[in-house]
Amino acid sequence: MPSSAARPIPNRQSQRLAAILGAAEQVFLEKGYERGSLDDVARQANASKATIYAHFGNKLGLLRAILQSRVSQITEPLKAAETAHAPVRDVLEEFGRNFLRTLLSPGPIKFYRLMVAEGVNFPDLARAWFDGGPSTNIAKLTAFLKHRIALGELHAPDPQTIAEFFLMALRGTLHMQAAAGLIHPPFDAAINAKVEAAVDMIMRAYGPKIEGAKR
Amino acid sequence: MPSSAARPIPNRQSQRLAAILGAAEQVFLEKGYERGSLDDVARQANASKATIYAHFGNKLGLLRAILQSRVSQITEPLKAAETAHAPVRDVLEEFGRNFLRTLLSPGPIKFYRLMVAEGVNFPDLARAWFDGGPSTNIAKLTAFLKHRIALGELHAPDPQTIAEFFLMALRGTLHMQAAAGLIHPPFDAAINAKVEAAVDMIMRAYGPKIEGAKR
DNA sequence: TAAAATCTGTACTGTACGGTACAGTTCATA
DNA sequence: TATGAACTGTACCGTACAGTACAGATTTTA
Repeated sequence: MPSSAARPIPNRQSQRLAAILGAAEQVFLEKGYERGSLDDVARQANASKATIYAHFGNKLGLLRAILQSRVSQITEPLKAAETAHAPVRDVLEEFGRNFLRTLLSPGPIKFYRLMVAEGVNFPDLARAWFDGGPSTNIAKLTAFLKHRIALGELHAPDPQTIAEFFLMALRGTLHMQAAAGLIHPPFDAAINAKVEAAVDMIMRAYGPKIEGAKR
Repeated sequence: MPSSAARPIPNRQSQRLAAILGAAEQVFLEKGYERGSLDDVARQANASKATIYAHFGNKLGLLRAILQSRVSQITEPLKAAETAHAPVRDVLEEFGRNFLRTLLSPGPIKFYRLMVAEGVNFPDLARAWFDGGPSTNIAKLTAFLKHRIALGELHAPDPQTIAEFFLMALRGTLHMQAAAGLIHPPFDAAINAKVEAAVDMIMRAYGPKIEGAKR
């Protein structure tokens, strides 16, 4: 009886495949798709270029496989806020902090860099990234907002727009600067400040009248 | 007497220089710094590679010169809002529309792509771009907000943060999608919708109590 | 343990590009 | 119109890289 039915035991092939994928992710995210060479990938994976071509066809196939394997992980830390029962302000703060922490961590920043740089050349990849990443985040938050609007805890014309505003406000110029390599971790202090200010704005604009006038 | 003392009449040298710069800008913005070759630039400028090297030293020198010559033009359409005398809501709408129109136009989008892609490798370029572009926009709006807060027309704790929130809310995911090549002009309808919603949020959150409760 | 499948390492091809060299041409200037 | 400066076109060097070929090693499987 296998110890885990869901996760099949790794045979040699899947091991090589995982090693190549991991190495490729590291190389492409670090040096970019253009600058990252398959010799680099092969070296770092202790694999042969022939094996890479046997599994992924060509360089683009490798990039495609990376994206497919990682895109869902980006939004994973954002548990479904919809079911949260805490006060709106608290949920937004928790959600915002998790969002920013994830967004500003090295992996997603590099993915963003890659997608902005190469998206024009590979539209389907950019689409998969956007749908699996930013779009999913907005959808999760929108669901929560809808719920609380129905309960009368928020008064907002269009929850999807509010969700987008909140998440964009959180990014501020932090994300842009990090993407351009102008600032580096840790961002904890900046994250806390942004979250507080952004939540305050949302509550002022769309919260109950009494709390909205916090200051 | 020269017809214009400020702008010297172009001699051949300055003409060649301008042609090379123009061609390089087009090539680098279109294909990226990495993919854009100096042979492309030379061909498109009807110039010789030797001339390029004589003037700019190397490929990076050419990129540097492009950035220097263009970065200030990005924020130019945003006239100083500080001196505007119209109602806050109207100034924000005007400012927002101009901002988004500029931001989403092909030039700035491609510059953004370039800076996100290459900023990590050339920190001084990224710095010049950020200071001359996004940062300048925020500063302009902040000055206006400060002024109106002093007049009691707005109630906001930190004008710089509000300015950032407003501009980020305006971008929404539009800019990201445009940068990744997922959407293309015209954006007029989307721009109008974003501006209206973002101004509404700011006025709700920080405007006078009476207008803040627009809905 | 023998056959089949898979992987590695290395060497190779073709191509693209940054950068250089240089001979011949065009332009500015006096 | 003569002279020097600037520019062009082409050819070239060295290098890097995507993709291929293939012989020998390793692993799986029966």
